[in-house]
Amino acid sequence: MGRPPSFFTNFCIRQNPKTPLQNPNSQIRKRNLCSNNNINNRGNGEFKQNPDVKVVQDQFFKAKEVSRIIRTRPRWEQTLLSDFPTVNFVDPCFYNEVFKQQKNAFLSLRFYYWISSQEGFLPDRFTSNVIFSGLVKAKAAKLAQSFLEFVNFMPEPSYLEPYAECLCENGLIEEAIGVFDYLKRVHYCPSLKTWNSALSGSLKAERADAVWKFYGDMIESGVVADLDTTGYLIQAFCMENNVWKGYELLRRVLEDGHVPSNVAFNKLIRAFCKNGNYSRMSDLLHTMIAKNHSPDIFTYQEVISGLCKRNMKHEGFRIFNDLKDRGYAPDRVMYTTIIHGLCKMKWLGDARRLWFEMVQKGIIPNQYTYNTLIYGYFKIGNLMEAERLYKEMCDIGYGETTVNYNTMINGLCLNGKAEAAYELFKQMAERNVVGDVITYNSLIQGFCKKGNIAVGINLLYELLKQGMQPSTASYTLLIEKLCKMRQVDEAIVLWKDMQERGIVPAIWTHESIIVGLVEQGSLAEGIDWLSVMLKSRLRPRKETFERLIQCLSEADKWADALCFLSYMLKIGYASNECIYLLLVNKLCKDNSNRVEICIGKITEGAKAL
DNA sequence: CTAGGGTTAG
Repeated sequence: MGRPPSFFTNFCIRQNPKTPLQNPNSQIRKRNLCSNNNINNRGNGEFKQNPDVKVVQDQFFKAKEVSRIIRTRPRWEQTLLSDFPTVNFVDPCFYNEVFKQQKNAFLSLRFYYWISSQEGFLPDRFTSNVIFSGLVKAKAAKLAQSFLEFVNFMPEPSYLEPYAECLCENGLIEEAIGVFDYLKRVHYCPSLKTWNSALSGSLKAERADAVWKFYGDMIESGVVADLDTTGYLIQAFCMENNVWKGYELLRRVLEDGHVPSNVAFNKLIRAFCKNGNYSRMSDLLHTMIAKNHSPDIFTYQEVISGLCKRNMKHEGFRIFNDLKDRGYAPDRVMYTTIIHGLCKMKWLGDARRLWFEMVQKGIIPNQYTYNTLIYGYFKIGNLMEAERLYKEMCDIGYGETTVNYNTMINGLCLNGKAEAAYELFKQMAERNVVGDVITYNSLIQGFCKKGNIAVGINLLYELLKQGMQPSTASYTLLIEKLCKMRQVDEAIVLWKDMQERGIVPAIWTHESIIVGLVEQGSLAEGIDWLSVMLKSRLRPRKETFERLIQCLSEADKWADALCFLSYMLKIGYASNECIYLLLVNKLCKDNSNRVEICIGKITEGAKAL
C-alpha cells in the first residue's frame, strides 16, 4: 500500500488563512477517517511500521497545541489561524483529536463553529459526524442536539444510537423517542444495551410511560430482553404503584432460575413498605438471602425508612442497631435516613442522639442531614433550635439553596409564622435563589392557615405568572378555606382552573365544595356535586355526610338531611347513633306522623343493604 | 468502573 496523498503537507505551504481551501474529495476524507486507528494505537510502538504515522502524529501534536490554546487563551479567535498556518482545520482527524484532548465539549464545538464561520473552511459530512460523535461521547446531549440543528444533517444510524442513549441519560426522553422512531423508520435496530439504557433513562426521568413505549418497540424489533431489562420493568411497575405486577414479574423470573439485581428488589421493598405490607417486605428480604443476593445498605435503608413511615420506631431502630452489630458501618445517608424517620415520628431526642453519634464517628452532617433535623425541630415546634441549626448550616458553607429555604419557609408556616416565612421568601429573590412549587405551596398553606386567603391567592397567581406548574396542594387549602368562608363561587373558579390545567383535585376538595354549597343554601347544586363525585367512584368521608346532615337539620331542612342520610347508607356507611339522635330530636319537634314514615323508610333501606 | 440511596408540600 502506497503512501496516500497527504493533504496535510499540501497545506504546509498555505500562508494566508483567508485563502479559500480546496474542498478535498471524500476519498481522502475516508482515508483519513480510517487512519484514526493509528491515533488510537499511539504509544504501543506498532505505528512505526505505518507510513502514515508521521503525518498522523504531527496532526496529533497540533491538535494538542490548538486544544491548549483554545482552553487557555481568551481571544484565540484573533490569532489562532495565523499561529498555525500548517494545520488542516477541516480534517476530521484533527477534530477527533481536539475532542479527545480538549475535554470541554463546549469549547471544541465553539472552535468548530468559529472555523465554519471562516471564509473557505467548509467542514463536510465526515467532519460533522466526528464532531457529533465527539459531543455524544462527552455526554453533551444538549450541545449535540443544537449542533444537529445548526448543521442540519442527519448522522449515520450508528452515530445516532449512542446519541439516543445519551439523550436518555440526560432525561431528554421525548427527543430520544424521536431518534428511536427515526431509527425504526430506516430499519436500524439498536442493540440491547441501548434499549436498556433507554429504559434506565426513562426511570431516572420518572417516565414509566416511556419505559412501556421503549419496551414495546424493543420487543417489536425482535430484541430479546435480559435480566437488566427485567429489573427496569419491575422498577417501572413500582414507580406506577403497580407493585403487585412488579412482584408477579419477579416471581416469574425467579421461577425461571434468574435473580434480578438488588435494585429491583429494593424498589419492590420500598413499594411494599409504602403500602404497609410488611409481611411481603420481609418475604422479599428472605428471598434475597436465599438467592444469595444479600440485602445491602440500600435495602436496609428502604426497610428502615419504610418502617418509620408507619410509626414503627422500635422496629426501625432494631434493624439499624442490628446492622451495626453485624458490622455494616452506617454512612451519612444511612444516618440521615434514620434521623429523618425519627423526626417524622417526632422522636427528636433519639434523632439528636444519632446526630451526635454520627459526628463522633467523624461523619460530617451535610445539607441533607441538616435539613432533616431542622424539619424535625419545626415538627415539634422548637423554632429556636431549628433557627440555630439553620444558621449553623449556612455558616459552615452549605449554600443558600432552594431546598434549604423551603425547609425554613415550610417550617415557619407550619408554626403559624407565615409573615416571617414571607420575609425569607423575599430574601430568596434578593439573593437570586429561585423558588419552586414547594416554596409557593408552603407559603400558600401558611397564609391560608392564618386565614389570609388573599395573600394565598396572590401567591398562586405569582406561581402561575412565573410559568411554574402548580400541583394539587397549590389549590387544596385555598379552596377549602374559601368554602369555609362562604365564598364558594371563588372556590369553584379555582376548581375550574385546576381542571383546565389537568390537575387532579384532592378528594377532600370535592367534599369542601359540597359542604360549602349546602351550607350557603345551594342544596341542589351540592347534591349535583355529590352525585358527580360518586359517579367518578370517589368515596366521600363519613364525617362529610355527618357534617351535611347536621348542618341541614340545624337549618330545619330535615327532609334534605334525611336525603343525605340515605345516600350515606347507600354507599355503605353505618350511621352512628348521634346522627339518629340528632335527627330524631329535630323531627320530634315537627309533624310526628311524617317522622315515623321517614325513619321507617331509612331503616328499611339500611336493612336492605 | 455500574447499578441504586438520604432533605423541603400533600
